[in-house]
Order: sequence, then structure tokens, then C-alpha cells
Amino acid sequence: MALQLYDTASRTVRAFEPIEPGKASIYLCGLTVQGPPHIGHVRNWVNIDILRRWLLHNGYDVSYVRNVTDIDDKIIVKAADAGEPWWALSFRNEREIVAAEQALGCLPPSYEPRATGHVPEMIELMQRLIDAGHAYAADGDVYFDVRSFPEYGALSGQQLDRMEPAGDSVGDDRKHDPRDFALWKSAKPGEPSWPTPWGRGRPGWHLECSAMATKYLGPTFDIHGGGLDLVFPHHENERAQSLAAGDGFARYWLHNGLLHMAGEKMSKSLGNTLQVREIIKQWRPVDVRYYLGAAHYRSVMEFSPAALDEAAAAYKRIENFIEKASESVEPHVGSVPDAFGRAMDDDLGVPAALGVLHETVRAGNTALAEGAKETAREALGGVVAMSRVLGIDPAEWTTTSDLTPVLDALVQVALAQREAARQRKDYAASDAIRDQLAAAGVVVEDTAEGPRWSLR
RNA sequence: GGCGGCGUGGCCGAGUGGCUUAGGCAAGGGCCUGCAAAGCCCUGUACGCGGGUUCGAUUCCCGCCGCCGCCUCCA
Repeated sequence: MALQLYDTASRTVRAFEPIEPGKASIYLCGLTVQGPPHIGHVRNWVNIDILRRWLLHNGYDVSYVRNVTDIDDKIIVKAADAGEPWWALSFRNEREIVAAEQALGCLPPSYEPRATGHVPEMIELMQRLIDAGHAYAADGDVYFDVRSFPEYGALSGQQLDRMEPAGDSVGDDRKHDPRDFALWKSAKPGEPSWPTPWGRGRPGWHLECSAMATKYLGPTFDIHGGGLDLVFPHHENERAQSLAAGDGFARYWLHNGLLHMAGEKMSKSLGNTLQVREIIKQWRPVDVRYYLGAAHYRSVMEFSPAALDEAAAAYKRIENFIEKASESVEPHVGSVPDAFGRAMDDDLGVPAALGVLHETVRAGNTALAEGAKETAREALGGVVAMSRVLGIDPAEWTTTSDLTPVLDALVQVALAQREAARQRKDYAASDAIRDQLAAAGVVVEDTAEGPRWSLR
């Protein structure tokens, strides 16, 4: 079976057939950089990263574009409140995104375009829409005419006539229809603005994504991702703009389930966010990644510290096995078990895939205990290969420094003392050494091959 | 008012018309161990409620209850 993905537009799981064989193009709506990223955002990135790694594993050449919306109303307001330029605020938060992505083991995007760098492309797209009768300018604003596009609402299942009137259209008689949305917003005095044939202003949120996605991935591309909360209006509007302009746009719409905090979604507007930089102070980033990736990408996830602890414990099993097995058999990357591949191909069934991974770990542990080297070797290769696909291979996360050999030498001295104490059955002394090391973060375990140590 | 999703054993979290029906965490028992840790083995019999379809439903259908998302900026 080849990869199947759930596509929001068709509401079905469909076989993934790329436009160009062997290549996959992915666009992900990144952040509006009015603030630093929270773990809900990162869940989305981790899921997309797993998709990307699975495609790479299967030999695809993957282009992954994740944009940065670096101008919008809230950025302008927040920057003004803070007394700093909008671009300084945006850039600071953009750097936090990159840092968080990196910290959680996400491969860097092929490109990270900023909205403000693509005004010419947006003007061009607006002109095409106006020429085709799908958009109109009004007092410096440019609006999309939803009545001109019969398919409007198809992605989200909204029916135009049954929608609640848009809040921002009350008393706004510039629009032909209250549901028409802004492609371009005219600038008020003192606001950042860019020149257009219709006056100075700034990009509407939806327009920029259409312009950037098609600039870097082409008029038609494979996958468009984002959080479930973006389906309407953002993705509906992107789709309307690009299709109305004659582009093919995204062929698969992937939407990530939301991360909840105390029963409701984590979001900037609710103010219940848990920032990445805070969470990685309390848990190892790889544990956070394991936690975020372990649930199916479309499910609702309820954040809880206890669940994160469980995830850390589960991951520790994998980590321990790789470490122990690597000491008895030649470390290597093997192939991924068929059952793992079937799970991943089935709309990225990471939970089932992790089941296979854990079963392989158990089989490997048993083989190690029995001294069945060849079986252990095979299990190790499989576990490493699977871990790589999920981005949790310890080799990617282990940090060694120049001090590591020094530390090892010192710990070995202490361990020699401890062994001497054990030999003369002075367990009080040997346990005292173990406790001292533990207090310093060095965990000692006795194995058939002698003591081994690790940090934390 | 419209659109969509969810409710699984102590917890997290998959899945399925019936077969021994994931996986992890925690718990209890056992093996191993000076102790511990790790590891391995065993134990748990769950699918919101009420109907219906069926030889048989947690899985399909209907209704109800509860929770959540979207319809307004939000991954």
C-alpha cells in the first residue's frame, strides 16, 4: 500500500499521488508572529515533520515551505504598545519559531517566506482577480467577491446563506456582500504600508499565503497543511482566491487536530498558551517531541504534565534499548518493518507505528538477554530506522562536548572505587558512591557486563 | 441558526461486525539483582446512555446526554 492521506476538501482518505512522481511539495501556514510559539503550534510542525521524514524515507524529493506572517493588525497594535517598530517585534518572534522548530528536531523548511517580501506577487494576484471579475477595489481596500465564486464554502462545508454575518462588516457598505473578505487593507495614517495601484496599504492575511505558496511551489502543488482552526475562513479564502485566479492550488488539505489546555483549545486569543521555551525547561525536547507526535495528528490532544511524563517514560525504553544494544552489536540503520510502513502509509498512523516500534524493542531486549546477537542486531537496525522516520533517533539528540571524555574518566575512577567496595561487600560505601553520582546527575546501573553510566 | 469532530479498561492512546481483539504509563505477582535500576514473563477484560439492524455490535443505523472546534484574529 502506498501513502494515503485524509484530505479535508474531499473528506476522505485518498491515495497520495504527487503532481510530479518522486517529488512532493508542502505548504504550511506558519505563524502570525505577534507572539512566541506555543506547544500547539509545535505539535503541527512536528506532525508535518513526520510526514516529511516519511516522504523522504520513501525517496521523495520534498519541498517544504512554511511562511511567516510578519504584518497584521495585532502586530501593529502590540508594537505600538511596546514602543518598538513592527518589524522588530515580528523578527524577534520569527527567530523564536526557528529556535523552537530546531529544538524539537524539525528539519528546517526549504524556505520561510515573509508576507512583506511578497507584495509584488500579491498585487499581481489581485490584478488577475479583478480582471476576472472576482475582486474589486473600494476606497483603497480590495475585496474578494464571494458571490462570484460558486465553489466558495466547499472546503469548510459552509453554506453562504447560513453563515453568521461577519462581525467586521457591520456598517461597512464598501462590500458588495457582508461575507466578502479583504485581500488588501488600506493604511490608516502612521501605519506601515506598501504602494499598490489601488493606494497604499497592507496585505490581508489570506492573500499572502496564496501568493507565497504559488510563488515557491507553483500554481498547483501537493499538500497544504495547517491547524484545524484555519479551515475557515483562512484556507477557504486562500482556496477561493487561487482557484478563482485560475491556479490549481493545493491537491491535498491536511489539517492538524488542536491541542487543548484544560478542556479548550490553546490559542493566543484565549491566553491559555504554554510557550515552547517554558516547556523545554521542564522536559527534554526529545520527550516533548515524542509526546506531541505520539497521538494521531488529527486527534484532539489534551495537554497534561502527567501525559508528558508518560511519554518520556515510553521514549526512555526506546532510548535504553538503542544504547544497550549498541554496546553488544554493531550499531547500524536497518530497514523499517512492513507493519510500521503500513501504519505510516495509513494516513500517518503514528500510534500504530509506535506500537510496532515498541514491540520491536521488546523483541530486541529479549534477544539481548538471550544472547541472540543476530536477532538483536536486526531489532536494533529496525528500531533506529523507525526512530529516524519519527525524528526521535537518540543519535540526533545526543549532545557530546569536549568535556565528555573528561567526565567519563572521572566517573570511571568513582566506579572503580565502587567496584572495590562491592568486592569486599561494603555495600554502604558502594551505595554512597552511587548516591553521590546520582546527586550529580550521573545514573549508574549494574549489568551483566559491569556498571554503565548515563546522564540524568 | 449552520458545518464538523469526539466520548474506549486506573491514566494516555489506537482499532475493529465475531478471531489470543494494539502499544505505552501506572498497579499487583514472579524471574533476575547484595540492593537498586533496567529488562523479561504473568495479571486487568474496556468501549457515554437508550433503542434498532444482525446469528452476533464497542464497531453499522436512529435518538438522547456530555464535551470540543469552526462560522470573528487564532497552528
